[in-house]
Amino acid sequence: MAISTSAGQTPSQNRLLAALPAADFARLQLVSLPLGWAVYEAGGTQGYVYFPINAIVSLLYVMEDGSSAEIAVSGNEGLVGISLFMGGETTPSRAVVQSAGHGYRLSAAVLKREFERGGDLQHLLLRYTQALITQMAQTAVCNRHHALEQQLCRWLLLSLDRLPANELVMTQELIANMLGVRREGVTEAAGNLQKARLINYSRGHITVLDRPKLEARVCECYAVVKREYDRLIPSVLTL
Amino acid sequence: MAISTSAGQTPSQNRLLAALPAADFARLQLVSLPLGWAVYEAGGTQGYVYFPINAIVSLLYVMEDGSSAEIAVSGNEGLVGISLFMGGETTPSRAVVQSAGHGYRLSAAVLKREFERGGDLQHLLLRYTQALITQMAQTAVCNRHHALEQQLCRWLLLSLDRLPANELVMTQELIANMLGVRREGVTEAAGNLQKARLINYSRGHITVLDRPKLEARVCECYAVVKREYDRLIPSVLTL
DNA sequence: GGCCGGCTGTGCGCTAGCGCACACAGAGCG
DNA sequence: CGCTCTGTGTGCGCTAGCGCACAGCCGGCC
Repeated sequence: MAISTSAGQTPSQNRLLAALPAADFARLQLVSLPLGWAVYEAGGTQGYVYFPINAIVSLLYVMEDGSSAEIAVSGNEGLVGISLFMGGETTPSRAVVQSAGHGYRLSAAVLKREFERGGDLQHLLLRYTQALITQMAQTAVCNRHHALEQQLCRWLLLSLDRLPANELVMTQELIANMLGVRREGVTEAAGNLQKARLINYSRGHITVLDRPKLEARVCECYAVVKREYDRLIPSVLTL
Repeated sequence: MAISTSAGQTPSQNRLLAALPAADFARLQLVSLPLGWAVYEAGGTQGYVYFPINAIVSLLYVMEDGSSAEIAVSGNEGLVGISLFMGGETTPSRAVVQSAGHGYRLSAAVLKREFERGGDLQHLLLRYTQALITQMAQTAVCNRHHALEQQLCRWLLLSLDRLPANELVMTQELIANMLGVRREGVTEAAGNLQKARLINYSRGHITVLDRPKLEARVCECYAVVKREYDRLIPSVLTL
């Protein structure tokens, strides 16, 4: 992670920031979010909140035996670091950059001060938090009931919704880590999707070829989550 | 659900209400929460928030095919209806009374007004929400990785923490619904626990005989959740 | 007492996903 | 150009949990 200068990025590419008055942009710093970087460690204190614009950050819990599972994912629709304004300061989960890109960061102190003033910013952040809660709830349900292939579809669609392109850079190994399943299981499921010409796969590059068919194959969880995000967060992307 | 008159119950038996100035108690109404009552329907609008004192309310998601899974559970440590102050007004999940008892309710309008004033009440509710988020996250993880018996232990302990006695009235069928597993699976797991003399089981009545051993058998998820609740919510129970 | 209905125990065969082991293949590097 | 390293495909045997079917069994109600 390094501070960057603006190169085609603007704060309004993040759906939360876009809903704020431009005057608030002054305190934002553009930073790069490299693949694999741990934005937050579980239990660690956090100096900044991050608003991704073209990166994806996963919240995941790493168990004592080292296995892991993704809890939720954030991208240009949200922010990373809700515990700072929720008051707990920290959480038992890690936040890891799953797809490299850029984002804006804001110091925790500033965010807290603005949040405490109430009003639109507070309302917006809380509605985002509720959408995030829905995503977590649906992750729990999906983990319980749905087949690996459906979960993979959900994961692909959720990721895609947070990226500008229809390609993502991601090895099967990493996807397996996120979903909390075997790498071979992902190979098999992804193989099926590739045979059906829904996606194309090649050494860490996934291209979605037929998004409608992907949406037809996914479980209901994806739609439930998407609907809540659309309902709770303004989608005006002033590009 | 019917409005009740006080019979040994006081608002301070709820950990959130206990942390508030007693002056705020005037607007609370004591209500009974009968087993199986749907406090909220998925997607429905909600006129009240509920603060259980000796009842347990499960948040669960019911899928299109009718199967279900518990997302989180609330009792005397919290409240039911976070979406009212989070701003979304509703959620895609149901809230169902899992163990009958009483609670206090407060009209949504009053709660929102008080919440908007900021200050201690707001902070408390948000910290509670963060604890709830941790519970959901851990439910997702547990669903993914842990054996049915461990999940049953977690579920028993979480329920027990929210009840005054060490007995709960609950059929295996209902537990199976909460955990999102087969009833027979619960029978088997509970049978093991009974053989090991950790619990006693009889037609809808479960008594925990040896809580320390139960805690020894549970997965890490329980401790993670409990730690967060203890950290984030005042535990002063002025009885 | 006898009946009935809701709860619990048990026994199948079946499948998804696991853990492990190994074969292959493309990409980058010297 | 060949080597190596990282990612991907495949093939086992194994187990937890599923779906189904049915057998007891306790409690309450007439």
